[in-house]
Amino acid sequence: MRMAKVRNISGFPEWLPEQKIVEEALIGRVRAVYESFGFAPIETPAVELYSTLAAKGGEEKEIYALKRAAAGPGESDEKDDSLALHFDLTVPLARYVAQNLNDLVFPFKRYQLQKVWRGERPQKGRFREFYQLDIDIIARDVLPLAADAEVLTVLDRALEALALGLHGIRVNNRKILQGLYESFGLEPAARAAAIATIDKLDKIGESGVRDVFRAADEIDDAMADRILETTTLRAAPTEALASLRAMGIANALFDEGVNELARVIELVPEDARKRLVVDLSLARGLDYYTGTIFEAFLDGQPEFGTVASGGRYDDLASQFSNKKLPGVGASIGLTRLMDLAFQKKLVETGRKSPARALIAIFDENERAACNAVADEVRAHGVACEVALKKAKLGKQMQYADAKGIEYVLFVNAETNTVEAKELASGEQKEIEDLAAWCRGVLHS
RNA sequence: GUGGGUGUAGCUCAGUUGGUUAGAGCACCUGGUUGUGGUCCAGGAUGUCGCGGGUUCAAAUCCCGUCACUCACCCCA
Repeated sequence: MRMAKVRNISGFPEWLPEQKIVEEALIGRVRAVYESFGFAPIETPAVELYSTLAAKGGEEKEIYALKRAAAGPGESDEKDDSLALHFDLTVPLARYVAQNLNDLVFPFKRYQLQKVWRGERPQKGRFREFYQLDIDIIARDVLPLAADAEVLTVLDRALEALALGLHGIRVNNRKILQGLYESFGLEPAARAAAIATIDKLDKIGESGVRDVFRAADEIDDAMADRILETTTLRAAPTEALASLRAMGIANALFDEGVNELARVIELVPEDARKRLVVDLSLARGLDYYTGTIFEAFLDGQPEFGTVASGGRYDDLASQFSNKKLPGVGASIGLTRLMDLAFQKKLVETGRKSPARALIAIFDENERAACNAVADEVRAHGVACEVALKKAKLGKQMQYADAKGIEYVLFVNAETNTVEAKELASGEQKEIEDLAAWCRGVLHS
């Protein structure tokens, strides 16, 4: 029989055990931070109705539709009735909140650690299946700015907990940009275009921005100068706020945005505030954000781009509910972070097994005794495996070493003693007190 | 969707102007006397040279197509 061709499917990453162990550990750290702020877990299905996803501006070509290989007789094959994989966790959240309005307590604080799927062309740091680690706070009617500050704080703490290197968070407020360009006399369409273009400042530079403006007729060179003069502002919070207020822009929306930004920054604890950078060129595309917006990056890894992002939206679920549900949220792109971390060796991959100890088998007749010792070790919290067959001891130790298992235990059924060999040092000695030995392993 | 690059062993890659049975390193397996690993030594297994077609006495090598991977644009975590 011919073997099926094995290959990885582009954009669908999969890790080796030692990498997945690291990923699980990092997910655990983020979860701990999220829960420490009182966010509650939920999980929504991988699929939603296609119509649900399409309603919230998901780009059609990026949505993976789901259908059975063949439709049954009389069954519809229409796209709008079919299922599709969610491309983010915000749209499912909107549906979830709208559906459970009466059962949820508001402000609703939830976290959601799930994979999402996007039908994109993969490239460096871009995947078609990836983890998003989301938090959001949703309110009925009015959501205080303290929520924006809390989400920023939680995001900062989560990135700190990941310990993948120094990070920074660029922050801005949509109202500032809108107000600024309104005060310049730009029409709404031109404002949107200007915002979308200025968002690329980092990538294409000032001259690139000018080129784009020149290609579109709505913005002349003088206007381009004004836009670039103001929007290139990037500075530490205190300094940036001073500059914004010194601009002398007479526009209500602009003032509102600046005041919101100032309030949010003020509410972020000092340690996190040090990592905030006010960046007026941050625009976050053209999606549903309406106020505070932010993007996190790792210092020294600009080519990998944004590792987390989020912001405030005025109305989460307008298409699912007539109640007004403002929210603010953040999402960590874990898969991109993992890819970055492995490539740049920001984390060490270690053991290929959760086991810390292997019990060697000298003789199949002693297996029961070995299993009993293994259970005792496990009861003391130390993951432990028993060799599955009697082999040369050298083989058994090689096996342990290859898996990164640190100790090999030798059970002497006759004398009822156990010796432990630490592979790294080669040191071997009898275990006097199994519980104490296990505590020692757990603390090492 | 658009444009560039690349497809040879599990991995990283050699393969000379087309020329016999396609190679190396790493990894893997066995052994170096039956209860103690990592080194060393000896031996071993491994490929429709991405796929299809064409040119040729002869194709991994040249041509065309196709698929996949990859990088960039778009967009985004």
